[in-house]
Amino acid sequence: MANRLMDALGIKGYRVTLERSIITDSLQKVEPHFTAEGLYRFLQKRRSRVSLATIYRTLSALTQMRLIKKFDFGEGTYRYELNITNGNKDTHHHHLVCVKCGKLIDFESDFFPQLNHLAEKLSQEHRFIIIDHELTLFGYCKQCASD
Amino acid sequence: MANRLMDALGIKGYRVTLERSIITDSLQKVEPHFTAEGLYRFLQKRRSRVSLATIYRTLSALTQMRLIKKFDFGEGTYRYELNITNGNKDTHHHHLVCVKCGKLIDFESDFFPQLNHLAEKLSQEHRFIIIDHELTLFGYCKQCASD
DNA sequence: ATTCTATTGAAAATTATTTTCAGTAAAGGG
DNA sequence: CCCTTTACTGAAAATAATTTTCAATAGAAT
Repeated sequence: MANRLMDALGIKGYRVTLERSIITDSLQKVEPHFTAEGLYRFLQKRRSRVSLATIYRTLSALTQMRLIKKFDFGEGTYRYELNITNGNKDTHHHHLVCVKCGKLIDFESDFFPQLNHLAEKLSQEHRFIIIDHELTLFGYCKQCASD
Repeated sequence: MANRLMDALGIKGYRVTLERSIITDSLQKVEPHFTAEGLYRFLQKRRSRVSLATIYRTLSALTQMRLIKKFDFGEGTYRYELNITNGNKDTHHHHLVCVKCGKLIDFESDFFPQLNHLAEKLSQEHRFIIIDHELTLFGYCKQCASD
């Protein structure tokens, strides 16, 4: 029951270990915006025990390969998200963050034509090969707006 | 020779201290994407000595007031930028980051009509009051693309 | 099976940032 | 202008997420 993330690690030359399989399997099941610590607790409750060090190491490898994304929403710890297309459904999305309570909302945008155009322009102008992007909007959520 | 940032702090009820004046004055002169540590060293070389603790405290206040912006470009430390309009010139811009060497390029985009439209849509949909946004593109710079 | 070496867990280290605390200095009333 | 109040500062200690070290283990290849 190999999974796509594990396959990708294998292709990159990483060894296929039990710990990495546990971690990559769990990424589909844990909360969508998870922290290293949160994943650690999730695994403790369920399958097996994987050390935090190994979790950090695996998340780091997956991040470098761009299979997951690492975000800083100002909480003092990073949150991670899967960055793979799920079947034929593109999981690409952006974030709306409440600057007061930290509430996080995902949104999709139909923005990509413009972004692609922008990426192309910048590509030429600065000789950059653009591979990804992030858009984050900040504001006050319904709750926090009332004061 | 009060400056706008100091004025803003004063209005918010912060005391007008020598240290805060030194810091807010220097933000116009230090490198545009500065770190707390970098600002500290900048001040050591020039005017006066302000402690790192005070620098962190002041940057934190300015960030909360949205007079500066705090970015995580994956270096293990934050970078800050002024977030005020400079005369009649809007300093708003976005970032292009090399995922390999960390090279950072600012760019402006003529993107805002679409962004405003998006913001409005999300505002209604999620009852958010949107006050700011960040767009970051990731890729490989000219140097790093060759391998 | 054996060898080689990447990987793991536990503990120690790292390091940016925050907090503590005693001394200092704004701000405002008299 | 002096006095009182209390926010502010610097230095040092604390915090806490993440990384590294290191000895033991287990993939992978021959």
